[in-house]
Amino acid sequence: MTFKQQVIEVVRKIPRGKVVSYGQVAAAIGSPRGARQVGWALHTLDGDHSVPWWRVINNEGRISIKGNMMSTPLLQKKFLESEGIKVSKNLEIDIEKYRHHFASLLPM
DNA sequence: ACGGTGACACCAG
DNA sequence: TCTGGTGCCACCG
Repeated sequence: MTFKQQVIEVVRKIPRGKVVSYGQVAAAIGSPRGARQVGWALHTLDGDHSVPWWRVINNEGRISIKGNMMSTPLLQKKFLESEGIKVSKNLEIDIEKYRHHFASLLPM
């Protein structure tokens, strides 16, 4: 089980219309300090729509994806809006309003 | 093994 | 707010 595969598993669980931060994904796979690696894992998906990568944003509630402002970041904005998530002109999102909380790994 | 590279997160000023 | 610096760690050559 590679790090990337674990990231994919977690991201697949994000429900439609919800978002999570890179750090949340990292914590969910047991690597609370691995936010940057999550970003790396998603960039390697290279447009794979079988994984809802667009539901992952940074903890500030902003689209953190790199690239030409005319292309990829706006694509993510488009996907999010298609799920009813409001995204401002400057790629900002009210993350606390849409944040999904993964179920705890441990039983209570 | 080693050093450079990042879709991050957090803190100081 | 916004910028810059730091810690972080999987991957690649």
